[in-house]
Amino acid sequence: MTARLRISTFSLKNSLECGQFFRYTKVMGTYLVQSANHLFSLWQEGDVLFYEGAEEDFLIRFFRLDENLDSILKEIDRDPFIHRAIQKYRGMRLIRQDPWECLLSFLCSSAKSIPHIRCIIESLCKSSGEKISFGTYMGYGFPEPTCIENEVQLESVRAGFRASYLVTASQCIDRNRLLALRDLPYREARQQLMGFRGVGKKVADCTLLYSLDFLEAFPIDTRIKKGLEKVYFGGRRTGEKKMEEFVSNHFGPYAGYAQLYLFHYWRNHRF
DNA sequence: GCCCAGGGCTATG
DNA sequence: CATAGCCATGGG
Repeated sequence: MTARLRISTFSLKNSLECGQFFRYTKVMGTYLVQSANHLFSLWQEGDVLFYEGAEEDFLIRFFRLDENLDSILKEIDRDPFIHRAIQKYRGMRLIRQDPWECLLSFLCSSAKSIPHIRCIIESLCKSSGEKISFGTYMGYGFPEPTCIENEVQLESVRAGFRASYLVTASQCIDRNRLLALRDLPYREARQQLMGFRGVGKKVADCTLLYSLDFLEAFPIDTRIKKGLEKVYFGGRRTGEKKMEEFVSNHFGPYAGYAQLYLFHYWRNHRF
């Protein structure tokens, strides 16, 4: 029943709890994870991952375990600030999420704290998702586009002004359309996403980085913005245009991993 | 009652 | 381009 997988340079805890992914719960060191219509549990002891309810291939894809993280971290380790974050959280990996779930999750994220985003997404699944279970666990799958029909249906979600974004997205986007974006250049894929209501640069970049394999995407939210200004721009207020240019030149094609580490570090330690 | 929270839209310099 | 006010909602 319980399968195991030996891995190196991986922290299950930090990968799940760093704010990139929302549908997990922790019970006595075991994580119950829900993604799209998957429901599985797992825990980590040293370099061994124990899991139930999922296939090995899926986990390797989901947690990007076939990616050489050490060489990526070596490439983005360009200054003392990122160096400290890497030292502290080495093993934290990007999660390859389902693109539809990822897009809608971050459509819910604007001007909300991370715990509350998780609440909204959970009630979204409860209101519109399918019941799923494995063993004694039960939960709700993430609603497919056709399952979200109107705002009335979402009343219990209490999503505020974000509710209309969710409905319009459900009307004109499907998973395959999102997956097709992977074949486009980064800038072009981002522009396409930004064509949808409620999707600006930040939400687009989160979707591209966390679900569509664009590792150069570097989502700039309020926290990252303040952090960048403080440590890389001498405390001066800086426009997003300059910031995008800087992180692209400074961190290179794996800038998204730098964002993951800086965000988590600045969330847990004041700067 | 006030402020803030992984933003985006719209109207303005 | 860069900024300001507004958009619902909940928690401190």
